[in-house]
Amino acid sequence: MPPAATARDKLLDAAIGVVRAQGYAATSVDEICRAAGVTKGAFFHHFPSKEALAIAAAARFAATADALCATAPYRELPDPVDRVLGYVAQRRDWLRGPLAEVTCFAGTVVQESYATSPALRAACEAAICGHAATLEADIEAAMRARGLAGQFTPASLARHTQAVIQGAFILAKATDEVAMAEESLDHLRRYLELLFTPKRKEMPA
Amino acid sequence: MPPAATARDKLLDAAIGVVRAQGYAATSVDEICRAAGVTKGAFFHHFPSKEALAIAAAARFAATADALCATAPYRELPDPVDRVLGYVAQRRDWLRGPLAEVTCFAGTVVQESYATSPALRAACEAAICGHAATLEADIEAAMRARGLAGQFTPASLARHTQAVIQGAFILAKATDEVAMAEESLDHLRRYLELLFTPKRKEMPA
DNA sequence: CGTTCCATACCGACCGGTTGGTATGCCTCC
DNA sequence: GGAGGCATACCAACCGGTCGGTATGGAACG
Repeated sequence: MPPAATARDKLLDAAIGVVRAQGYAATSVDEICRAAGVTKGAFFHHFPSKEALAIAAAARFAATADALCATAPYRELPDPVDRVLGYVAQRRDWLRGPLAEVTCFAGTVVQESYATSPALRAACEAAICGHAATLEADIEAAMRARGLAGQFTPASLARHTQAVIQGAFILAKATDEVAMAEESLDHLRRYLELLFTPKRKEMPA
Repeated sequence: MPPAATARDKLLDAAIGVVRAQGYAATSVDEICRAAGVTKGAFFHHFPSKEALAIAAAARFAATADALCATAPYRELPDPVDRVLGYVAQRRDWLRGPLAEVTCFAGTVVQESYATSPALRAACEAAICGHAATLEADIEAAMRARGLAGQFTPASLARHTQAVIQGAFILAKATDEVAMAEESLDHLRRYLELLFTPKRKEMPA
């Protein structure tokens, strides 16, 4: 994404960046304006409140993430199992760079707002669960292909992948080591492989 | 835990409760004092800053959680695999009650402080990774018992369980449904069963 | 074509209230 | 009597949000 032209987009991008690093409540409107190179007047011209900005930012963040996944190469793989594993591999690849640039805006914000701002909570739910839903068709096809129907729902496994990713971010933040997130994604990949590989060989003696 | 006697403990317990519901930055010192039934003077008598209170609260939270696990019945199971699965089952059982009373203080706080307060981040790391470490011996024994050595480290699987739990909390907060957390813990249990059951039967035709 | 008119985009000083933190003194219990 | 344990009163900085005002540009009208 090239630097956004309009003040509105600059504010959204700045908010996503700063909030991912500092959290929602700890980020002031002035700080977002400074990061966006825009005045406070412009802020409240485009958004009625800080909360409204956050809601719009969650939608923008989700749209960007969904678009990135929709055009990624793993989407072309013929086997749905490979597409599911390809998604996890892609998410693992994206773990390069500073922590604040790889973590999830919605996951960060919802922790601080779920009990105090229903609208913001709902926007974060839409971002996370909407993204999970883009996996559901592949998971369902993979389960059918491997005869796994009935053990659990495709939706629940799709949401579980998001839960693991969110949890991986927390471990990474706590340890200040992106490697901790990679570790968890490796376990997630192993889980999916065990699920979608109907029979494991005995270990060679 | 009975209502704490000293003002210091009342402040710690109140902080854990309020912060789990609202987040760290969004919770004011006055609010914590009100919840604890204590004045601001008492607060700054016992803690030099809000940050210091949070660090002490993280340690208290971790100590409580560790103690709860150390005395839980699943600890008496003879098979280390059963103890590992028992831990996950126990954590799933604890998911009853309001969201703010079952989630993790350290996981909530670290999201807002990892980049701005090194000391607080380290305290949350100690809480989460210290708790993970209590699982490590059982996981290592379980891996040895099932011939899984070398595929991954016991420490990484221990941390992964914590990541899944943290991620489950985020999904639950986003959807306002504790059931979403249960769902993820069920997938975690399935992963551990697949790992520690060396050979799966074919599905009956 | 020129002028009027109005909507949109944006500016930055300002406001009341809240924030984390301080200064000081009382009151109990050794 | 003095040393912790707490309450009251207070402060400067900062917060989200408001407000009067300006710049610009396109449509309407003559």
